[in-house]
Amino acid sequence: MPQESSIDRVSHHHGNLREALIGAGLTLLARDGIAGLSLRKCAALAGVSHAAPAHHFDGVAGLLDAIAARGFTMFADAMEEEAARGPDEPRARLEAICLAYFDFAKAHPDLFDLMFRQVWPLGGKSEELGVAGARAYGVLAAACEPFVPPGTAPGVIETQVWSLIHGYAVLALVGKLGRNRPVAPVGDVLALLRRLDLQA
Amino acid sequence: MPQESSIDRVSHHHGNLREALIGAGLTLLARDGIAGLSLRKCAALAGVSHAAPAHHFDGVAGLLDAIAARGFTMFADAMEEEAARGPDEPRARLEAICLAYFDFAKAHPDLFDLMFRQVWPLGGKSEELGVAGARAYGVLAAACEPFVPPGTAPGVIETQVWSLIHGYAVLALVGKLGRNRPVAPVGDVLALLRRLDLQA
DNA sequence: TGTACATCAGTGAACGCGCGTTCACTGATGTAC
DNA sequence: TGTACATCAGTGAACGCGCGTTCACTGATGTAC
Repeated sequence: MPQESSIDRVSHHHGNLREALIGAGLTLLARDGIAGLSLRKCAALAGVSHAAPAHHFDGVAGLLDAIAARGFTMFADAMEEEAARGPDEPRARLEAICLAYFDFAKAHPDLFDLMFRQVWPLGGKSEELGVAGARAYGVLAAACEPFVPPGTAPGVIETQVWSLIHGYAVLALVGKLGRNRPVAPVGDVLALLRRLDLQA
Repeated sequence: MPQESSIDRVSHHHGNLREALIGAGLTLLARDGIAGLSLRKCAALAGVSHAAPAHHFDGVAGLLDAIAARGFTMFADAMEEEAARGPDEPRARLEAICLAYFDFAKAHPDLFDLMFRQVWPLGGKSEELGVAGARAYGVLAAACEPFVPPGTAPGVIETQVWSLIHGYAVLALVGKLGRNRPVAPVGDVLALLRRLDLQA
Protein backbone atom coordinates (compact mmCIF):
# COMPACT_ATOMS: atom_id res chain seq x y z
CA MET A 1 0.00 0.00 0.00
CA PRO A 2 1.67 3.20 -1.15
CA GLN A 3 1.82 6.18 1.19
CA GLU A 4 -0.95 8.33 -0.22
CA SER A 5 -2.57 9.96 2.79
CA SER A 6 -1.93 13.66 2.98
CA ILE A 7 -2.09 13.49 6.75
CA ASP A 8 0.78 11.19 7.59
CA ARG A 9 2.81 12.29 4.64
CA VAL A 10 6.41 11.97 5.73
CA SER A 11 8.03 13.85 2.90
CA HIS A 12 9.13 17.36 3.63
CA HIS A 13 7.73 18.27 0.27
CA HIS A 14 4.42 19.86 0.87
CA GLY A 15 2.69 19.30 -2.41
CA ASN A 16 0.93 22.60 -2.82
CA LEU A 17 2.41 24.99 -0.36
CA ARG A 18 1.47 28.03 -2.37
CA GLU A 19 -2.21 27.22 -2.03
CA ALA A 20 -1.78 26.26 1.61
CA LEU A 21 -0.13 29.59 2.42
CA ILE A 22 -2.91 31.58 0.77
CA GLY A 23 -5.44 29.52 2.68
CA ALA A 24 -3.56 30.13 5.91
CA GLY A 25 -3.60 33.84 5.16
CA LEU A 26 -7.38 33.81 4.72
CA THR A 27 -7.77 31.92 7.98
CA LEU A 28 -5.54 34.30 9.90
CA LEU A 29 -7.33 37.29 8.43
CA ALA A 30 -10.67 35.90 9.56
CA ARG A 31 -9.40 34.88 12.97
CA ASP A 32 -7.04 37.67 14.02
CA GLY A 33 -7.60 40.46 11.55
CA ILE A 34 -5.05 42.28 9.49
CA ALA A 35 -2.78 42.87 12.47
CA GLY A 36 -2.49 39.11 12.95
CA LEU A 37 -1.31 38.44 9.42
CA SER A 38 2.39 37.84 8.80
CA LEU A 39 4.54 35.67 6.62
CA ARG A 40 5.82 33.74 9.61
CA LYS A 41 2.32 33.05 10.92
CA CYS A 42 1.11 31.87 7.54
CA ALA A 43 4.05 29.48 7.36
CA ALA A 44 3.39 28.21 10.86
CA LEU A 45 -0.30 27.65 10.14
CA ALA A 46 0.61 25.78 6.98
CA GLY A 47 2.90 23.61 9.10
CA VAL A 48 6.08 24.67 7.41
CA SER A 49 9.24 26.53 8.38
CA HIS A 50 9.10 30.28 7.98
CA ALA A 51 11.77 30.24 5.31
CA ALA A 52 9.72 28.02 3.03
CA PRO A 53 7.42 30.69 1.57
CA ALA A 54 10.38 32.32 -0.13
CA HIS A 55 10.26 29.52 -2.71
CA HIS A 56 6.72 30.54 -3.68
CA PHE A 57 6.31 34.26 -3.17
CA ASP A 58 8.41 37.32 -3.69
CA GLY A 59 8.66 38.28 -0.05
CA VAL A 60 5.78 39.22 2.17
CA ALA A 61 4.48 41.70 -0.40
CA GLY A 62 4.04 38.90 -2.88
CA LEU A 63 2.11 36.82 -0.38
CA LEU A 64 -0.20 39.70 0.48
CA ASP A 65 -0.82 40.33 -3.21
CA ALA A 66 -1.70 36.69 -3.71
CA ILE A 67 -4.10 36.71 -0.77
CA ALA A 68 -5.76 39.87 -2.03
CA ALA A 69 -6.01 38.39 -5.53
CA ARG A 70 -7.68 35.32 -4.07
CA GLY A 71 -10.04 37.66 -2.26
CA PHE A 72 -11.07 39.38 -5.48
CA THR A 73 -11.69 36.02 -7.10
CA MET A 74 -13.89 34.91 -4.21
CA PHE A 75 -15.62 38.28 -4.37
CA ALA A 76 -16.38 38.03 -8.08
CA ASP A 77 -17.54 34.44 -7.65
CA ALA A 78 -19.87 35.43 -4.83
CA MET A 79 -21.47 38.18 -6.89
CA GLU A 80 -21.90 35.96 -9.92
CA GLU A 81 -23.38 33.12 -7.89
CA GLU A 82 -25.88 35.35 -6.21
CA ALA A 83 -26.91 36.85 -9.53
CA ALA A 84 -27.29 33.39 -11.07
CA ARG A 85 -29.60 32.37 -8.25
CA GLY A 86 -32.23 34.95 -9.27
CA PRO A 87 -34.10 35.70 -12.49
CA ASP A 88 -32.07 36.69 -15.52
CA GLU A 89 -33.40 40.21 -15.64
CA PRO A 90 -31.36 43.43 -15.43
CA ARG A 91 -32.80 44.90 -12.26
CA ALA A 92 -32.85 41.63 -10.37
CA ARG A 93 -29.27 40.98 -11.40
CA LEU A 94 -28.03 44.36 -10.27
CA GLU A 95 -29.84 44.11 -6.96
CA ALA A 96 -28.51 40.62 -6.33
CA ILE A 97 -24.99 41.77 -7.08
CA CYS A 98 -25.24 44.73 -4.74
CA LEU A 99 -26.52 42.50 -1.97
CA ALA A 100 -23.70 40.05 -2.58
CA TYR A 101 -21.22 42.94 -2.48
CA PHE A 102 -22.48 43.95 0.92
CA ASP A 103 -22.67 40.40 2.22
CA PHE A 104 -19.12 39.65 1.12
CA ALA A 105 -17.78 42.70 2.91
CA LYS A 106 -19.69 41.71 6.02
CA ALA A 107 -18.60 38.08 5.89
CA HIS A 108 -14.92 38.86 5.27
CA PRO A 109 -14.30 42.33 6.67
CA ASP A 110 -10.55 42.05 7.08
CA LEU A 111 -10.03 40.40 3.73
CA PHE A 112 -12.16 43.09 2.13
CA ASP A 113 -10.01 45.70 3.82
CA LEU A 114 -6.80 44.03 2.67
CA MET A 115 -8.06 43.75 -0.90
CA PHE A 116 -8.78 47.41 -1.31
CA ARG A 117 -5.64 48.37 0.53
CA GLN A 118 -3.42 46.05 -1.46
CA VAL A 119 -4.75 47.21 -4.76
CA TRP A 120 -3.76 50.73 -4.13
CA PRO A 121 -0.22 51.96 -3.92
CA LEU A 122 1.09 49.13 -6.04
CA GLY A 123 -1.43 49.40 -8.79
CA GLY A 124 -0.81 46.53 -11.14
CA LYS A 125 2.26 45.32 -9.29
CA SER A 126 1.08 41.76 -9.45
CA GLU A 127 -0.42 40.55 -12.69
CA GLU A 128 -2.60 38.11 -10.80
CA LEU A 129 -3.99 40.83 -8.53
CA GLY A 130 -4.71 43.12 -11.45
CA VAL A 131 -6.58 40.41 -13.32
CA ALA A 132 -8.64 39.33 -10.31
CA GLY A 133 -9.50 42.93 -9.41
CA ALA A 134 -10.51 43.71 -12.96
CA ARG A 135 -12.74 40.66 -13.07
CA ALA A 136 -14.61 41.75 -9.93
CA TYR A 137 -14.98 45.22 -11.37
CA GLY A 138 -16.26 43.68 -14.57
CA VAL A 139 -19.04 41.80 -12.82
CA LEU A 140 -20.45 44.96 -11.32
CA ALA A 141 -19.91 46.98 -14.49
CA ALA A 142 -21.71 44.40 -16.62
CA ALA A 143 -24.69 44.46 -14.29
CA CYS A 144 -24.83 48.24 -14.58
CA GLU A 145 -24.61 48.26 -18.34
CA PRO A 146 -28.34 47.92 -19.09
CA PHE A 147 -28.93 51.06 -17.06
CA VAL A 148 -26.51 53.28 -18.92
CA PRO A 149 -28.56 55.83 -20.86
CA PRO A 150 -27.40 56.37 -24.42
CA GLY A 151 -24.80 59.09 -24.63
CA THR A 152 -23.63 58.73 -21.06
CA ALA A 153 -19.88 58.92 -20.58
CA PRO A 154 -18.35 55.50 -19.99
CA GLY A 155 -17.97 54.48 -16.39
CA VAL A 156 -20.30 57.04 -14.89
CA ILE A 157 -23.14 54.74 -13.91
CA GLU A 158 -20.81 52.06 -12.53
CA THR A 159 -19.03 54.67 -10.49
CA GLN A 160 -22.27 55.89 -9.00
CA VAL A 161 -23.52 52.44 -8.10
CA TRP A 162 -20.15 51.36 -6.88
CA SER A 163 -19.64 54.40 -4.68
CA LEU A 164 -23.01 53.92 -3.09
CA ILE A 165 -22.65 50.26 -2.27
CA HIS A 166 -19.00 50.47 -1.34
CA GLY A 167 -19.58 53.41 0.96
CA TYR A 168 -22.46 51.68 2.63
CA ALA A 169 -20.43 48.53 3.13
CA VAL A 170 -17.42 50.35 4.51
CA LEU A 171 -19.46 52.46 6.89
CA ALA A 172 -21.38 49.44 8.07
CA LEU A 173 -18.15 47.57 8.79
CA VAL A 174 -16.66 50.52 10.54
CA GLY A 175 -19.64 50.53 12.86
CA LYS A 176 -20.42 54.15 12.20
CA LEU A 177 -23.86 53.39 10.92
CA GLY A 178 -24.62 51.87 14.27
CA ARG A 179 -24.37 55.20 15.99
CA ASN A 180 -27.87 56.30 15.14
CA ARG A 181 -29.39 53.21 13.69
CA PRO A 182 -28.73 49.53 13.22
CA VAL A 183 -27.68 48.15 9.87
CA ALA A 184 -30.52 46.41 8.04
CA PRO A 185 -28.69 45.04 5.02
CA VAL A 186 -31.31 43.88 2.63
CA GLY A 187 -33.82 46.63 3.02
CA ASP A 188 -31.29 49.40 3.25
CA VAL A 189 -29.11 48.29 0.41
CA LEU A 190 -32.07 48.02 -1.93
CA ALA A 191 -33.57 51.28 -0.75
CA LEU A 192 -30.24 52.94 -1.35
CA LEU A 193 -29.92 51.49 -4.81
CA ARG A 194 -33.46 52.43 -5.79
CA ARG A 195 -32.72 55.93 -4.70
CA LEU A 196 -30.48 56.26 -7.75
CA ASP A 197 -33.61 55.77 -9.83
CA LEU A 198 -31.90 53.84 -12.58
CA GLN A 199 -33.88 53.23 -15.77
CA ALA A 200 -33.28 50.17 -17.87
CA MET B 1 16.97 89.43 28.74
CA PRO B 2 15.10 86.31 29.81
CA GLN B 3 15.34 83.15 27.77
CA GLU B 4 12.00 83.16 25.98
CA SER B 5 12.71 81.79 22.55
CA SER B 6 11.19 78.39 21.96
CA ILE B 7 14.07 77.54 19.69
CA ASP B 8 17.02 77.72 22.02
CA ARG B 9 15.02 76.62 25.01
CA VAL B 10 17.44 74.73 27.21
CA SER B 11 14.98 73.18 29.63
CA HIS B 12 14.15 69.56 29.10
CA HIS B 13 10.57 70.47 29.76
CA HIS B 14 8.89 70.70 26.46
CA GLY B 15 5.95 72.94 27.19
CA ASN B 16 3.27 71.24 25.22
CA LEU B 17 4.52 67.85 24.25
CA ARG B 18 1.07 66.40 23.87
CA GLU B 19 0.25 68.83 21.09
CA ALA B 20 3.69 68.38 19.55
CA LEU B 21 3.26 64.61 19.43
CA ILE B 22 -0.12 64.84 17.74
CA GLY B 23 1.35 67.28 15.25
CA ALA B 24 4.26 64.93 14.62
CA GLY B 25 1.79 62.12 14.01
CA LEU B 26 -0.06 64.18 11.40
CA THR B 27 3.23 65.02 9.70
CA LEU B 28 4.40 61.42 9.64
CA LEU B 29 1.04 60.29 8.30
CA ALA B 30 1.26 62.81 5.48
CA ARG B 31 4.89 62.05 4.72
CA ASP B 32 5.22 58.29 5.16
CA GLY B 33 1.70 56.96 5.41
CA ILE B 34 0.22 54.77 8.08
CA ALA B 35 3.10 52.31 7.89
CA GLY B 36 5.48 55.10 8.87
CA LEU B 37 3.62 56.02 12.02
CA SER B 38 4.96 54.83 15.36
CA LEU B 39 5.27 56.11 18.87
CA ARG B 40 9.04 56.22 18.61
CA LYS B 41 8.98 58.19 15.37
CA CYS B 42 6.50 60.70 16.75
CA ALA B 43 8.76 61.21 19.74
CA ALA B 44 11.82 61.60 17.52
CA LEU B 45 10.07 64.12 15.30
CA ALA B 46 8.98 66.07 18.36
CA GLY B 47 12.61 66.10 19.45
CA VAL B 48 12.09 64.09 22.59
CA SER B 49 13.16 60.71 23.92
CA HIS B 50 10.89 57.83 23.01
CA ALA B 51 9.94 57.24 26.62
CA ALA B 52 8.51 60.73 27.01
CA PRO B 53 5.10 60.12 25.39
CA ALA B 54 4.17 57.75 28.21
CA HIS B 55 3.58 60.81 30.39
CA HIS B 56 0.89 62.06 27.99
CA PHE B 57 -0.77 59.08 26.35
CA ASP B 58 -1.87 55.66 27.43
CA GLY B 59 0.50 53.74 25.21
CA VAL B 60 0.57 53.82 21.46
CA ALA B 61 -3.18 53.16 21.29
CA GLY B 62 -3.82 56.37 23.17
CA LEU B 63 -1.64 58.35 20.80
CA LEU B 64 -3.39 56.92 17.74
CA ASP B 65 -6.76 57.74 19.26
CA ALA B 66 -5.64 61.30 19.87
CA ILE B 67 -4.37 61.69 16.32
CA ALA B 68 -7.62 60.29 14.92
CA ALA B 69 -9.63 62.59 17.18
CA ARG B 70 -7.64 65.56 15.90
CA GLY B 71 -8.39 64.32 12.38
CA PHE B 72 -12.13 64.33 13.00
CA THR B 73 -11.92 67.83 14.40
CA MET B 74 -10.05 69.06 11.33
CA PHE B 75 -12.57 67.23 9.18
CA ALA B 76 -15.59 68.82 10.85
CA ASP B 77 -13.90 72.23 10.70
CA ALA B 78 -13.19 71.82 6.99
CA MET B 79 -16.79 70.95 6.21
CA GLU B 80 -18.15 73.82 8.26
CA GLU B 81 -15.76 76.32 6.74
CA GLU B 82 -16.61 75.29 3.22
CA ALA B 83 -20.33 75.52 3.98
CA ALA B 84 -19.89 78.96 5.54
CA ARG B 85 -18.16 80.19 2.41
CA GLY B 86 -21.31 79.68 0.31
CA PRO B 87 -24.89 80.90 0.57
CA ASP B 88 -26.89 79.90 3.62
CA GLU B 89 -29.29 77.73 1.69
CA PRO B 90 -29.94 74.00 2.23
CA ARG B 91 -28.85 72.66 -1.12
CA ALA B 92 -25.75 74.82 -1.38
CA ARG B 93 -24.78 73.84 2.15
CA LEU B 94 -25.13 70.14 1.51
CA GLU B 95 -23.22 70.33 -1.75
CA ALA B 96 -20.43 72.34 -0.13
CA ILE B 97 -20.16 69.83 2.67
CA CYS B 98 -19.99 66.89 0.31
CA LEU B 99 -17.27 68.59 -1.69
CA ALA B 100 -15.37 69.35 1.50
CA TYR B 101 -15.74 65.71 2.52
CA PHE B 102 -14.17 64.58 -0.69
CA ASP B 103 -11.46 67.22 -0.62
CA PHE B 104 -10.48 66.33 2.92
CA ALA B 105 -10.13 62.67 2.07
CA LYS B 106 -8.02 63.58 -0.93
CA ALA B 107 -5.85 66.04 0.97
CA HIS B 108 -5.23 63.72 3.93
CA PRO B 109 -5.67 60.19 2.64
CA ASP B 110 -3.72 58.39 5.34
CA LEU B 111 -5.21 60.42 8.14
CA PHE B 112 -8.65 59.74 6.70
CA ASP B 113 -7.83 56.05 6.65
CA LEU B 114 -6.58 56.10 10.23
CA MET B 115 -9.66 57.97 11.44
CA PHE B 116 -12.10 55.44 10.13
CA ARG B 117 -9.93 52.56 11.18
CA GLN B 118 -9.39 53.89 14.68
CA VAL B 119 -13.03 54.53 15.28
CA TRP B 120 -13.94 50.97 14.66
CA PRO B 121 -12.93 48.09 16.87
CA LEU B 122 -12.58 50.31 19.90
CA GLY B 123 -15.84 52.15 19.51
CA GLY B 124 -15.92 54.90 22.08
CA LYS B 125 -12.69 53.76 23.73
CA SER B 126 -11.50 57.32 23.92
CA GLU B 127 -13.93 59.97 25.04
CA GLU B 128 -12.14 62.54 22.93
CA LEU B 129 -12.35 60.42 19.79
CA GLY B 130 -16.02 59.71 20.34
CA VAL B 131 -16.83 63.38 20.73
CA ALA B 132 -14.81 64.48 17.70
CA GLY B 133 -16.30 61.73 15.53
CA ALA B 134 -19.82 62.56 16.62
CA ARG B 135 -19.25 66.20 15.81
CA ALA B 136 -18.16 65.40 12.25
CA TYR B 137 -21.16 63.15 11.85
CA GLY B 138 -23.34 65.94 13.16
CA VAL B 139 -22.16 68.40 10.54
CA LEU B 140 -23.21 66.11 7.71
CA ALA B 141 -26.43 65.07 9.43
CA ALA B 142 -27.47 68.68 10.01
CA ALA B 143 -26.91 69.49 6.37
CA CYS B 144 -29.12 66.55 5.39
CA GLU B 145 -31.89 67.46 7.75
CA PRO B 146 -33.78 69.84 5.43
CA PHE B 147 -34.08 67.00 2.94
CA VAL B 148 -35.65 64.49 5.28
CA PRO B 149 -39.25 63.97 4.15
CA PRO B 150 -41.78 63.91 6.98
CA GLY B 151 -42.27 60.43 8.33
CA THR B 152 -38.87 59.16 7.24
CA ALA B 153 -37.11 56.98 9.78
CA PRO B 154 -34.31 58.84 11.52
CA GLY B 155 -30.89 58.49 9.99
CA VAL B 156 -31.98 57.14 6.63
CA ILE B 157 -31.21 60.18 4.51
CA GLU B 158 -27.88 60.82 6.22
CA THR B 159 -26.90 57.22 5.67
CA GLN B 160 -27.69 57.44 1.99
CA VAL B 161 -25.76 60.64 1.46
CA TRP B 162 -22.92 59.49 3.62
CA SER B 163 -22.57 56.15 1.88
CA LEU B 164 -22.48 57.80 -1.50
CA ILE B 165 -19.86 60.38 -0.69
CA HIS B 166 -17.79 58.12 1.51
CA GLY B 167 -17.75 55.37 -1.09
CA TYR B 168 -16.77 57.78 -3.80
CA ALA B 169 -13.98 59.20 -1.67
CA VAL B 170 -12.63 55.80 -0.67
CA LEU B 171 -12.70 54.45 -4.20
CA ALA B 172 -11.05 57.56 -5.53
CA LEU B 173 -8.26 57.26 -2.97
CA VAL B 174 -7.80 53.61 -3.68
CA GLY B 175 -7.25 54.47 -7.30
CA LYS B 176 -9.91 52.12 -8.51
CA LEU B 177 -11.90 54.84 -10.16
CA GLY B 178 -8.87 55.53 -12.27
CA ARG B 179 -9.13 52.19 -13.98
CA ASN B 180 -11.74 53.26 -16.45
CA ARG B 181 -11.88 56.96 -15.96
CA PRO B 182 -10.10 59.76 -14.15
CA VAL B 183 -11.53 61.30 -11.04
CA ALA B 184 -13.18 64.64 -11.66
CA PRO B 185 -14.05 65.66 -8.11
CA VAL B 186 -16.33 68.61 -8.39
CA GLY B 187 -18.48 67.54 -11.29
CA ASP B 188 -18.68 63.92 -10.25
CA VAL B 189 -19.41 64.53 -6.62
CA LEU B 190 -22.23 66.88 -7.43
CA ALA B 191 -23.61 64.65 -10.17
CA LEU B 192 -23.58 61.77 -7.73
CA LEU B 193 -25.34 63.77 -5.08
CA ARG B 194 -27.99 65.06 -7.49
CA ARG B 195 -28.64 61.52 -8.51
CA LEU B 196 -30.23 60.98 -5.11
CA ASP B 197 -32.83 63.53 -6.15
CA LEU B 198 -33.26 65.01 -2.71
CA GLN B 199 -36.18 67.37 -2.20
CA ALA B 200 -35.97 70.16 0.33
C1' DT C 1 11.44 87.64 48.99
C1' DG C 2 13.63 83.38 50.06
C1' DT C 3 13.79 78.60 51.18
C1' DA C 4 12.15 73.61 51.42
C1' DC C 5 10.10 70.27 49.18
C1' DA C 6 6.66 67.57 46.49
C1' DT C 7 5.46 66.86 41.96
C1' DC C 8 5.99 66.84 37.21
C1' DA C 9 8.10 65.78 32.72
C1' DG C 10 11.83 64.67 30.85
C1' DT C 11 16.36 61.11 29.93
C1' DG C 12 18.70 57.06 28.43
C1' DA C 13 19.62 52.32 29.08
C1' DA C 14 17.72 47.97 28.91
C1' DC C 15 14.21 44.41 27.99
C1' DG C 16 11.98 41.05 25.13
C1' DC C 17 9.28 40.41 21.02
C1' DG C 18 8.00 39.34 16.35
C1' DC C 19 9.24 40.51 12.14
C1' DG C 20 11.35 39.60 7.12
C1' DT C 21 15.32 37.94 5.09
C1' DT C 22 19.71 35.22 4.23
C1' DC C 23 22.26 31.13 4.11
C1' DA C 24 24.31 26.63 3.90
C1' DC C 25 22.22 22.45 4.10
C1' DT C 26 19.59 18.17 2.75
C1' DG C 27 16.30 15.07 1.34
C1' DA C 28 12.85 14.18 -2.37
C1' DT C 29 11.60 14.43 -7.08
C1' DG C 30 11.91 13.69 -11.69
C1' DT C 31 14.58 13.38 -16.01
C1' DA C 32 18.25 11.47 -19.24
C1' DC C 33 20.30 7.67 -20.74
C1' DT D 1 14.11 -1.33 -15.41
C1' DG D 2 17.99 0.73 -13.18
C1' DT D 3 21.30 4.25 -12.32
C1' DA D 4 23.33 9.11 -12.26
C1' DC D 5 22.45 13.47 -11.49
C1' DA D 6 20.36 18.16 -11.74
C1' DT D 7 16.78 20.57 -9.79
C1' DC D 8 13.35 21.57 -6.56
C1' DA D 9 11.35 22.52 -2.01
C1' DG D 10 11.97 22.03 2.24
C1' DT D 11 14.90 22.89 7.21
C1' DG D 12 16.75 25.41 11.01
C1' DA D 13 20.02 28.62 12.63
C1' DA D 14 21.31 33.20 12.52
C1' DC D 15 21.00 38.18 11.42
C1' DG D 16 19.63 42.82 12.28
C1' DC D 17 15.71 45.81 12.77
C1' DG D 18 12.22 48.68 14.84
C1' DC D 19 8.88 48.25 17.92
C1' DG D 20 6.37 49.30 22.71
C1' DT D 21 7.26 49.20 27.38
C1' DT D 22 9.74 49.46 32.00
C1' DC D 23 12.75 51.52 35.14
C1' DA D 24 15.72 54.21 38.02
C1' DC D 25 17.18 58.60 37.44
C1' DT D 26 17.30 63.83 37.39
C1' DG D 27 16.50 68.42 36.52
C1' DA D 28 12.74 71.97 36.31
C1' DT D 29 8.55 73.72 38.06
C1' DG D 30 5.57 75.47 41.21
C1' DT D 31 3.54 75.65 45.88
C1' DA D 32 3.63 76.26 51.07
C1' DC D 33 5.32 78.72 54.56
